[in-house]
Parts: sequence; structure tokens; C-alpha cells
Amino acid sequence: MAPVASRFVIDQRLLRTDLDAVKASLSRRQRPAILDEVDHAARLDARLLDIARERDEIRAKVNTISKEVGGLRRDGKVDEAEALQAQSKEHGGREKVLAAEHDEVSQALRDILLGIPNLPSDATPDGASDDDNPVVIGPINLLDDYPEHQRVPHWETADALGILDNERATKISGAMFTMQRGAGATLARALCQYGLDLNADAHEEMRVPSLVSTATLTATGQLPKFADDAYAIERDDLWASPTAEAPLTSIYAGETLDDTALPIRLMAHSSSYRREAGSAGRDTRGMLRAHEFDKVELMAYSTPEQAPDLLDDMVARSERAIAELELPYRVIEICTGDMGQSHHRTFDVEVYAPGADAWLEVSSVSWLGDYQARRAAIRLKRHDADGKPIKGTEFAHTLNGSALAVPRVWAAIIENCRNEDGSVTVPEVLDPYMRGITTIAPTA
RNA sequence: GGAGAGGUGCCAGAGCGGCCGAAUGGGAUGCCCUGCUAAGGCAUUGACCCUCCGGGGUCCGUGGGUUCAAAUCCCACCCUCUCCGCCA
Repeated sequence: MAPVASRFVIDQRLLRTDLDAVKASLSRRQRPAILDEVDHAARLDARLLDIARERDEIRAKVNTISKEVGGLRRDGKVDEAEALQAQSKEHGGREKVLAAEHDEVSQALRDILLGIPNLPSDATPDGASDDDNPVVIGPINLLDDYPEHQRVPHWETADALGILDNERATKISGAMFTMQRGAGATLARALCQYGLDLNADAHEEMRVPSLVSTATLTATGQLPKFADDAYAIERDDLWASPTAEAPLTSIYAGETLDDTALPIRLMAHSSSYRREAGSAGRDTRGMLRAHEFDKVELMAYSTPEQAPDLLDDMVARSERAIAELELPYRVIEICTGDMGQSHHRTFDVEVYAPGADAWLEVSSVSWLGDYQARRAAIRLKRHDADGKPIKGTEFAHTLNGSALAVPRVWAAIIENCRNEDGSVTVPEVLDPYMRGITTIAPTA
């Protein structure tokens, strides 16, 4: 199947029919520069329409004339045909100029539209930064006071237990790569299996490619704006996927989905690759931030009507993964000023790490509206009550979220489950995956 | 990586530079006929954009070119299949 060029971003028609509403909605993201871009886009869009109208008129003339020429030639009326041909050629010249202009303007418009973020949901709380993100669930399992033996950073504990060897990971690949060994590696793998098993009741397991095309990363919104955050393999025009969200969302790119088949719910365990440009030197110790990490991602394609319930369900699933590990956590909702470019509404699950004394983001669950579906050209075909297809299509909605991001949960377990003697008790729900290891103690 | 074949509508599959948005068959849907599930007849059956709602434009893998006119000719690229090579 040919790669699908992304053609749509936010609904271009809204720029014409309801520009003020678009600007009112986007102003809630509290970044004034966006509004200027919207205005610019609206101007270009209006110009584009004018050009297209004129170009189409000329094309209509050329089409008509060409048909006449064909008829005349068949009848052997060569002179008349040639006169018409000359006329058509003139039109052709003007058409070419207009077509070039159209291409130029539409490219410019596309470039701007690709950078304009999604409209926030009406339900998304207003706010300027992460300080304004309200806590909507919890804190749960949080102790009033943490004993000394839990106030140890996970990298110190892991080092003592011999389950983390970042020094050698650095030797192999460079700074900010991690390597778990022994029971640490087993624990990391166990978390993946646990995350998958927990959601297998509703989500189909996929094993997706780790290297993805430019079109794929553009569809989910990583490109063109955040190219510096991803690893590029230029020789082959591929990118190391920064999240399984990208390949999962492009599975149905360019396809039209029946509403009767929705929702489609998928999940994938994958490695994720991030350059962390701009974060060099931050969280360099332990497992909090790395260029490569594993996670289990949930993803859903839905109708607009199904999306809100699916969002709730996916947040509940992310929450449950942490709750059953008996880790302290809370769920926050992301406010308009802090929400990612593609997102319509977002919830984060955060786990408390007593050693680092910090809330760590371990999951982010988002409803994307039709933002990604437009970019990826994922259409929705509706059917009436009798099951007959309704003429025309619209765009599907997409949702995604991490069911379980390994490194930070791993770190939270090492810190929260540390015993006085320095060993770590593995949460019970991981028993089926730990090959009999219930406690991680020093091997020496 | 090398050699060959091919990419057309929901599927299969034809297509001479103009009468091709596209034959034909299948499928699906509707109606008719037939006293039952068989057979038959007729009709409908893609999407996108613009619209002064009359209509106009675009799409035959993708991008470019030639031409008054391109599914059809030329160039590049992508993808699929078969064989060989190489491998996990």
C-alpha cells in the first residue's frame, strides 16, 4: 500500500465558517502566537479558494474545447479543430500559472496548518502551566510519612543490588541509555507482560515496527514541529519511533472505517526512542529519563460519540495498572496551557517516588479528536438504523495512552518496595512473570 | 542486492491518446416474478473539493513531463509478486 500523504490538519472549513470560534478555543492554550498563525492560515485559505475557483473555470473550458476538438477531428474538420486547439492552448497557459500559484499557496497553508495545535475540549480545565493541572483522583496509597529506608533514590538501591548498570550502557551506546541486569531485567520484562495481560480483555495485541516513515510521524503530530526530538535514520528516510502511538495510529491511515466496526482497540509493547534534546543533564541518574525505554501503549479508533467513554476506560486502565502494583499514585488532568499539540483532552497518571521525593508521570492518556485522523486520512463511514451506509464520510476519532511505562514504574517499585535491609519486595501481581523471584536481594 | 512480471472501482479483470469515472463478470442493495431455501428479470452500487444548488473541478500506485486532449506516451520514485543471492 502506498504511503498516505497527509492533507488535512484542523478542519479548514472552520477557518471560513467559524474563525472566531476557532480562535476562542485556541486562545485557551494561552499562546498568542497561535492566533496569529490561525489568522494567517485563514487569509491564505481565502486566497486559495479564489485561485481554485478561477483555475477550475479554465479547466472546465479546456475540457469542453478538447472534447469538441476530438469530435471535429473524427469528422475530418481539421481547420476548425486547429482553430479551437489554438484557443485552448491560450487557456492552458493561464491555467498553468494559476496551478503553480495554487500549489505554492496550498503548500504554505499546509505548513502553517501542520503547526496549529488541536482545539481543546470544552471540558479541559483552563490553565497556563503544569502548576494548574488539577488532581482528579487521589492521592491513593500515599503515606503521611516515609521511613528512612524508602527515602533512598532507586539508582543507589539498584546499584547495591546489582540490577542496573548504566555505566556499561553508556559505554555501549552513550549517555542516557540504561541497562538492567539480572532480576532488574526480569522485573522490566515482567512489567511489560503484566501491562499487556491486564488489557488483553479489550485491546488486541500488536507487534509494530520500531522504524517508521516520515508520513507516519507526521500523522501523529511529532513532525514537522518536533523533528529534533526523534532519531532520524536519514539514509533510509526512517525515524526511530518515539512511541508505539505512531505506528498504531497509522495502521488504518488512508482507510475508511465502518462505524459498525468501531471501536477498534489495540495495544502494543514496544521500545521507544527519544533524543531528549534540551533535557541533556536532567534526570541523568537512574531510570527517570532515557533515550530508549519500553512501554505498553493502548490505542483506540472510535466514532466521536464513543470517544468520551473510551477515554474514561483507558484512564481507568492506566490507573488500575499502578493501583494493583500497590504504588502511591494520583491522576491529574492536563490544563489547556500544558496540553500537547495534538491533544483534545488529556489525563496523566503520576506515581510517587519517595527516594526522589517526586511525582513521576507514568502514563498520559489522550483523546485526539479527529486531529490525527485528518493528518492520517482515517475516515469514518456511518450507517443508519437499518444498516444502510449513509452517503459521505467524516473523520474517525483516535485515543491513546500508555498502559504502563516501564522505567519510571520500575524506579517507583525499587523506591516504594525497599525493605530495611536494602532488598526489594516484588509486587505480588508480578509473580506470574518473575520466574519465582519475590524479593530482590544482593547476589553477593 | 540481481533478474523478470505487475499496480485500474467492494473484489476479479478489460482498456485503441479524444466518444473513459472507466467494458465485462462477481458481490452487495432495492424492486418485480416465481406457492417454500432453486432459478430469472429490471435497477442501483466510490471518494474528495468548490458552488450563485443549475452545476463545475479532482482522483485509474506517487510525483513530474509531452499534448488542444493522458488510465493510455515519456521520466523518476514507491509498492506487490516470482526466481536467484544473502540471511535471523
